[in-house]
Amino acid sequence: MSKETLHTPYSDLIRDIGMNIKNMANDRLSELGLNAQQGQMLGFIFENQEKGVIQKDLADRFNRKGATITSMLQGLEKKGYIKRIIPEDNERQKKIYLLKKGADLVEEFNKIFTEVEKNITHGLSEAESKIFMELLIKVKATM
Amino acid sequence: MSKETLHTPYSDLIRDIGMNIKNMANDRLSELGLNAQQGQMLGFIFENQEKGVIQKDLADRFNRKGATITSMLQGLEKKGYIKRIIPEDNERQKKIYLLKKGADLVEEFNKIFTEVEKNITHGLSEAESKIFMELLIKVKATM
DNA sequence: ATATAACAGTTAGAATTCTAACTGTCAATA
DNA sequence: TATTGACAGTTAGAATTCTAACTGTTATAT
Repeated sequence: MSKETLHTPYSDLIRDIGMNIKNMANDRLSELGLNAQQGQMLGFIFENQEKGVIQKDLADRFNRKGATITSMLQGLEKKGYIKRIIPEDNERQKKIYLLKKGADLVEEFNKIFTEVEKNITHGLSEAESKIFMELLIKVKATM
Repeated sequence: MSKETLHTPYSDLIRDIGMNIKNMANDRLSELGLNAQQGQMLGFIFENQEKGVIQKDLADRFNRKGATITSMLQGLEKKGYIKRIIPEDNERQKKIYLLKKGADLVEEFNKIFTEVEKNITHGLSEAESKIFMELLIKVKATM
């Protein structure tokens, strides 16, 4: 009876490393009462609110469906991190603005994400990190 | 006003590639009426059922909580892919067995997972693939 | 031998994300 | 200008996974 075992080392390694990254970030962010997804969203709004961020921009940037963004922003608004305002020139849209409570956290978030990022290549030399980056870019582009 | 943009290229690339892998697998598996998680679970049960797989083994293998495994297996049992039997020597446990309906699909699943796996390194040379693997292993071990 | 702790699994309820159907607004066209 | 289609966002309901509290079984220790 041929019972050939399934071997998918690349899939497994990438999934495991991805989980590690997510867990490291969430462990540290949970002290601030938010998760990684919410933290990145506040950061993006902070960086782009002068250009006028609408919900669709967030859906595109974070690869989430419109309904998901609605639900996330309703939560962030209820907790007082953001406000949503319908602009006069287009009543279909809602522009997103960070409130003080949200802005105060952004620096802290960014510090955490930067530290997690450093941790990924922590065990690699400069040269190895460079190669790793190049290979990741190539893999993403060709698969 | 210092508004330094957050740069996390490694985190982003790994997340994106991971999503790609998951989506490719799910797109193909959905034709069979199951998702990637369920497919891998049936495969693991198939390969190990002679050793006697219990739910805890699945929780460890797939990094899921016991409650999650309970819920997944209840679904697979209801659909007729598996059965769960309390062994005489330890009434706390439930051993998992694949039924014919499940076994019939395992070969198909494995083919899909193997093809997705190949796709990851599809754009890399033999030498690059080898280096990529080594770097992934190192990253996972040191982060 | 009895009490306590560890173990395996289940349930209830929450969080996150999805799809599909919907409302209202704006743009294109004929 | 009236219709039609595209667009932005929302809602309802489903799927997946989690935590916390629970039941019952087995192992350990006093």
